[in-house]
Formats: sequence, C-alpha cells, structure tokens
Amino acid sequence: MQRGSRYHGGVSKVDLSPRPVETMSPRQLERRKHLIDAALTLVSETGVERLQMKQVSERSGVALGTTYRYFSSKDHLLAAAASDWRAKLMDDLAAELRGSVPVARGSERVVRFVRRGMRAFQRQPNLARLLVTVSVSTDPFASEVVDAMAATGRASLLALMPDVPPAAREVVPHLIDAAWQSELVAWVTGRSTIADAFARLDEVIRLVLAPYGAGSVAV
Amino acid sequence: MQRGSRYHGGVSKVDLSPRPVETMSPRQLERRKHLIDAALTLVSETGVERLQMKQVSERSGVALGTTYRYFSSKDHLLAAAASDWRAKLMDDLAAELRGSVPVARGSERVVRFVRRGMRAFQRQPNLARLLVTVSVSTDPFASEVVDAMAATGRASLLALMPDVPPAAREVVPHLIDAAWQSELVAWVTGRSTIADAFARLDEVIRLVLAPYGAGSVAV
DNA sequence: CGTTCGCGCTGACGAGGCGTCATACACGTG
DNA sequence: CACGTGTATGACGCCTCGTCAGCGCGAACG
Repeated sequence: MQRGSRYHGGVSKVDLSPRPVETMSPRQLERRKHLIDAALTLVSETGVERLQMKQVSERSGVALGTTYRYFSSKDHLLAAAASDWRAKLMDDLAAELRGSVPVARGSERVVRFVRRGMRAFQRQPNLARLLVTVSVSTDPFASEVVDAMAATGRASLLALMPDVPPAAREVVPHLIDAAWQSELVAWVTGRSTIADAFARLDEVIRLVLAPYGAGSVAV
Repeated sequence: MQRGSRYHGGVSKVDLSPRPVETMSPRQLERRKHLIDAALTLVSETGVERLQMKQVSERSGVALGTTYRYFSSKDHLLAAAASDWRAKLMDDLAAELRGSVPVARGSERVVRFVRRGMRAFQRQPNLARLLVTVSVSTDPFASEVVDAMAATGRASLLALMPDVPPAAREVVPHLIDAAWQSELVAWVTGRSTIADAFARLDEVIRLVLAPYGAGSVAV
C-alpha cells in the first residue's frame, strides 16, 4: 500500500532518486559498496579535487547513470565514502588500543589516542582531505553523517577520561574534538606541519584535562 | 630598466598573471577594490556556491579576462574578499567594544566578544559561509590569508584576558578560536542552531578561563 | 600635432565535469 | 508466451572556469 507515496499524475517522470539502503537487494548493496570502495581508492590515489564521477562508475563497473540511483549527487557519495572510511579507522584504532597495555593515566591516554588518529590521517592525506571536504559540505546527508561521526568521536574520547566529573563530560570532549578538527584543517590546507599539530594538541589536552588529573600530571 | 624581469625569448606568451598589489596604479587599485566589493555583494545576495566569475566582472564593470589579471583564480578572489570582510568586521567589533563600558570581568569579556562576532555572522550567513569555504581552501594565497586572519583573531582574544599567565597565553586563545571555528562550521552547515552555538561557546570559554578568573567567576 | 609603440583591457570561445533521460534490458507475473 | 514494472546504460546537454588573439588608449617621440 505504499502506492501514493510518489505522485504519478500527468506527464511526470519516473522517480530516479536513490531508494533507502534498507530496501536494497543484496545485489544492490554490493553495487553500492563497490561504488564507495572505488571512490575511496580513487580519492586516496589522486585526491578529492580530481575525482570524477565517471571514473568512479568505470572503476566499479557500473554505468554513470546508475551511480545516481545510489547516490543523489557527488557530495552524497563523498559523504558516504568518508563515513565508511572513518568507521573503519575508528575500528582499527579501538582494536589497537585494546591490544596495548593501558599503562597510561589521565591525559596521557587521550594524548595517545589523538596522536594515533592524526597519524592515520598522515598515512592517508587525501582521505584526510576528503574528511575535511565533507565536514564543511552543506549537503543534508553530509551533515547527518558528519554529526554521527562527531558523536562517535566524542564518545571514544569520553571513554578515555573516566575521571572527568559529570558537569564537564559534555564540554571537554567537545573541546578536544574542536581542537583536533582545527589542527586537521590547518594541516590539510598546508598551514601547519604535523609536528606542530601534535605539539599544540598535546598542550591543549593537558591544559583541558589538568584539573581532573590524578594529581600527577605535569603541565 | 625593469627590462629582463621577464623572459621573452622565442614564442613564449605574454605574462598575464596578476602583478603584486604594491605595483598597481591608483586606477588599478580601484578596479581591484570594485572586484572585491562586487564579489562580496554577490556572495551576500546569493551565496558562494552560486557565485559566477562572469557576474563578478559584469557587476564591477570589468571584462572577465581582466578579472584574471587581478586574481589568478576564483579561489584567490574569494580569499581576498573574505579577508576584506573579516577586516571590516573586526574593526567594527573593536570600535563597538571601545564604545561600551568595560564593566565585564574575566571570562565575561571574552564571552561578549565571541557573542558579538557570532551575531555578525548571523547577520550575514552567506558571508559566514564564504569564510568557512576559504578557510578550507588549499589555494596557497587563501592559506596565507587564513593564517593572518587567525593570528589577528587570537590577538584580539588575548587582549581581553590580561589575567592569563604567560605559560597559557599561546594555548588558550588557540583553543577558544578552535571552538569558535568549530561552532561556526556546525552552524553554517546546518548541523546546529545559533542558540546551541552560543551555549556551547559560553561553556567552553568559562571552562577554559576558570583557573584564571578573579576568583569570582561561577561555573 | 601626427605617428608609433606597447601595456592592459576585452569577451568569444574551448575545455572539462556534473547530472539527465531516452532507450534497452531483465525478471517476475498473468 | 506476452506483458509490465523496475533497473541499468551511456551519449549528451548544460554550465562555468579560465584563455588568448586582437583591439584601443595613453604616453613618448619626432
């Protein structure tokens, strides 16, 4: 009875906009994944600014027109790809942290986490750039995705600082995330080096977490 | 005797790239200004994404090709325009602050400053958007301009917090600026409302400046 | 005052990329 | 087996950035 969900009177054209992901057949989900993977490969090889929709479709063995049945625009595809990569990255990071001995205390844990994140960006500058591109996109889907990414990022940070009191558990991760984002942008646009970014982030984190340290954190 | 400054052997083309601003005649500086003003007007009317170089040239009474004798690319023009607007804005802000009674103490002064800044952005959403666009641009000139803007911003902030000790006079403005930038982006991309931005910024500023307050600042 | 010289202005045009849509196809249904 | 719905295809339309061959105007000179 989903008839009527789309207006069909007169000479109106057929609806070509992407169906929701949930309603896709396995075959279609596979295609969708191929598109995202192709986009990520191409971006990491040549950078976002050189990415062409035609290339993506060729690489993934799909016609150009078909691409637009999965992603309504280039921005949409980029956002999906960025989100995908970020998710993979966070998984890796989490696994890595679980593996290592949690010797670090207080701000040290956070510092390490952020450092590893930055290093991952450093390994894939073009994908880092993609992340920045998407995060300033006005595409509604992109905004959604960015919001979600930011939320998980803050959650991860929060998990690393159990000593922060309830009153500050909202602001502090927010603040560190903002600083991180800021350094990422500065690096990606060539305004600062990775080393500078590391140094400033360390300083910021120590400053912000100083009040909640186990009393042993040097400033 | 500035002959020889440009190589002219063989069939090489004439140099069409923009001359440095300092070497421009008054007439040319005027043209340059017209271009920037036209760009700002058009951006504030229709948004960056709709801005066309052709429009800019028509609005400013200059041929399209001439535009490229003043700005080597669209990004270059946008960066110059953004910088121009930011400068005007900061002047206004400074004047406004000088006019008002400096009753506020500690973090309160900074909060007010940031609030006024955000309100200026709110009055010109399209120009705020321009600022964000330029700040993530990889154009070298844009990076320079953004760096300069960030530096003056931090200086203004620093001037409002005389009680912060030397050890923190680098980080703290940096941090507040990062938070500000972050909220600006979130607002411009439709991820948060102005009210939310205000609230979070207030909280951040109070948190960061709490240790240096005159002892009377409530958290 | 006429002529020459060249710098800077002009705008039609080329190149390149996003997204559309007329067409073809595949698969399930009567 | 004929039919119809939903999906895939890719040539092409349209739009905008930036170029470049030519022109005009002012300065310098005879």
